[in-house]
Amino acid sequence: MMRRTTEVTMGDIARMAGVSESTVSRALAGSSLVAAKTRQRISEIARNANFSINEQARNLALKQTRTIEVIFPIERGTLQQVSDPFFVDMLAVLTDELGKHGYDVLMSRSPPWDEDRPGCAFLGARADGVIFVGQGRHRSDIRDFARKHGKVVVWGAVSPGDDYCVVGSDNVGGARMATTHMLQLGRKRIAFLGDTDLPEMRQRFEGYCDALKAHDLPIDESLVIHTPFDIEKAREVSQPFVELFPRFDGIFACSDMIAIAAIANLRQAGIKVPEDVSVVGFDDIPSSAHVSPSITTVHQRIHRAGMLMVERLMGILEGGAPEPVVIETELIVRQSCGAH
Amino acid sequence: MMRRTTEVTMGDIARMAGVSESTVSRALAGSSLVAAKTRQRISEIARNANFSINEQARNLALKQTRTIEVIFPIERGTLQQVSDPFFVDMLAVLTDELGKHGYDVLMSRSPPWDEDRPGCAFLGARADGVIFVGQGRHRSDIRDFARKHGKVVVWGAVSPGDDYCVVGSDNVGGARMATTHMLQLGRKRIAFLGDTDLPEMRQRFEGYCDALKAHDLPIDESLVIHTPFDIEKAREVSQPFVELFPRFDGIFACSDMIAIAAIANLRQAGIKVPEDVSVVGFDDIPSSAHVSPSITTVHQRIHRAGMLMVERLMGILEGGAPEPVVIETELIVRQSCGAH
DNA sequence: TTGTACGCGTTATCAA
DNA sequence: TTGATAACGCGTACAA
Repeated sequence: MMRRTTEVTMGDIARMAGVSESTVSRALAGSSLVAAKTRQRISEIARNANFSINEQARNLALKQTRTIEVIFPIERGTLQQVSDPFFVDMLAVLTDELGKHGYDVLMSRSPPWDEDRPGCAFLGARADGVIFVGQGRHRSDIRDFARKHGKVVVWGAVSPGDDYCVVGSDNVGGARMATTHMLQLGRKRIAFLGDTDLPEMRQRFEGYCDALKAHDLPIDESLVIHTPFDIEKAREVSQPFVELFPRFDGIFACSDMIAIAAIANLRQAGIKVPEDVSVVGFDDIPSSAHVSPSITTVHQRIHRAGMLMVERLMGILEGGAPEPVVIETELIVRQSCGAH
Repeated sequence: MMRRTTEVTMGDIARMAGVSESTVSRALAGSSLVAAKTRQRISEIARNANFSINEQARNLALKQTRTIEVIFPIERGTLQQVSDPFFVDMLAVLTDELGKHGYDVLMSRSPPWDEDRPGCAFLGARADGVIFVGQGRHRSDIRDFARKHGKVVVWGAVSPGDDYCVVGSDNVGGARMATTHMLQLGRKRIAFLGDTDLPEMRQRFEGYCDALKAHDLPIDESLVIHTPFDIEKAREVSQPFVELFPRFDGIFACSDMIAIAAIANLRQAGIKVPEDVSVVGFDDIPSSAHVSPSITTVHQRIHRAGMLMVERLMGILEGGAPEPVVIETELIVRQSCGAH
């Protein structure tokens, strides 16, 4: 992985082995053009000389990078707050899956469109493709970028009009299940906690509305609370909301983090979950099974998602134009809804 | 970031501007050797032609990569379980800080020593330096690697004998504070939950022992429970442990995740936290403030840690040999210990 | 089966 | 102030 201070090159190996560089190149690539015996000898010498190929030079010659840029459009400065375990899991899957295809992962937090690189103001060719993990507030930027550069796969809300490849959970269906579940438990006045400016959350809001409509219930705007993703702020925002009790008897939270924050505030106000209020979250982060009360939530199939994204990106790199995918979600019933 | 299908090169720009490639190169690098007027004109042309420099070729010529490899020695296949928010935060800080110095981050889960790369079996020179986020069970591997390649900074347990640069929290001090705190609250029989095979956890165990000794209390081996990091397994392991109650009245958990798992098991068994048992965790993950009861824990200064690691790595790249750092920890008192 | 010669896109050295 | 020319380390037609 690392450059040694005194780099040994193919030329060195060639000299040691008394052959040409080309032969070394072929031998190390496992080409059948080179005699098995020669190949073995060269491999041996290379190993002993502690030779490691210079990927940079190799890639330059091959006109490839064997690298995929993974971009998490996470707001800057929100350390200790964006800590959604979702990201680690996704990153782990992507790293593994891309690795299987021989690709490295280049991390990025600054999207390609803010061109404030040090030195020169131009974009560099550092990756063969890009994966955006989340569209956030940058939907149109991403669309422009995708149009321009092609090799892009995006995690997020899948919409009919997308002209680039998006992979995402069935947010609408998941939210509908969650809300319907509480309605079936007899809850009537269900609040929505989330940030409807984000497309993914917008879809969850739609599912929430669907469920209410299907039960002939009106949407009470005063129970739709614009709650940020970040757990600290979520707690702040849901603080005054709690005082609306008993105007609500159920909460659909757009994420488990928000659910955890809301429950903390409810308990502090002496309101019992799930006795007084049912709560359902979204994501199924590990903690959600282990906090008390454990959280009923909508499970996102992250592993499958990561695999599909990589599979699709590979398809694009091979010249295909894979279809977007909506991944089904699943309701995990635990304690916070009061079903048990 | 991405390679365009038809790449425009410096040669193209040179031709358009009617100058040589060298001049273009200098102009774009902002060299004062080139006439201000020429430089302006070339910049203009490059911008219009939508030119982006090929970092690969540039780096090859410069004999650098402007990339740091960040390795998370996370066990494979432990998806949905390693989801420690700690990692996201650390990754975010590292990405930002390295970015400030003009470095990209290359993610990795497979350490350099398992040489099972596809294609050829040799390591590639892909990065100017390596940051290991955690030593895990690979301490000797890391030491070998560091000796061989030099440009390495490691996050983890700082020990006197280290011959490479380690940055880590004051695990001993943190654990001592945590344990002492419970002792001062009148707890006498404090259990330890953690994996003492990992050097970081080993240090926390030492701090735990220190505190007990300082209070003339013996170390009850039956209350030292080998608990894995992973929250699912932590819950399994701490299940039978709970039955030992009332042989213990306090728990020092090596991580907040373990603390959360243990509290869930205690509650399920009808044991109250903090009334019956005090619990203190480690890490101060965001959830720990928002679960109920909120968790008293030892805060790790992740932001500072990331900054220091990058600062030190930069020092090494410039030929220095920076000292290891131990970062002080802080006890955050919340509900689970029973102080309030 | 192996070697020669050139190209990948950029930077650096030396002249001019 | 600018322009040839030679690296940088490797892959690959083409020739041998």
